Amino acid sequence: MKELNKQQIIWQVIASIPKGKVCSYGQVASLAGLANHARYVGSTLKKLPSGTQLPWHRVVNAKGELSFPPNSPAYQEQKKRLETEGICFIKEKIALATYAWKP
DNA sequence: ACGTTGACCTTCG
DNA sequence: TCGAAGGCCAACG
Repeated sequence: MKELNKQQIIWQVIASIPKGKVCSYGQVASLAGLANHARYVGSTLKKLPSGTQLPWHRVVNAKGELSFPPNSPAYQEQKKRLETEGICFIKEKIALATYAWKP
């Protein structure tokens, strides 16, 4: 098939994340072929369509926390979704064992 | 076509 | 151990 766009690749990588697991932007970027382009991953996800079914909530920063401010509705919503997925939250942060280093 | 921004990561102090 | 600064690429205005 033709070369997928950067966004498409990122979508595939995020979609490859197993349920109950999360992945950091750097890891997603690496799997997407963008080794040091974690920023681009976030920017791309932000521009995602509202109807996207991508588990973008499984993508977190290297600090093991969500990239949104704690007072942001998206933060609470994402956290709630992760809990539903079975993610273990520790002090507003995600357990290291919850990271899916493998697609 | 250029400049600025960005849901970040890594390293130095 | 914690805090701050720099740097990578791509897309938007």
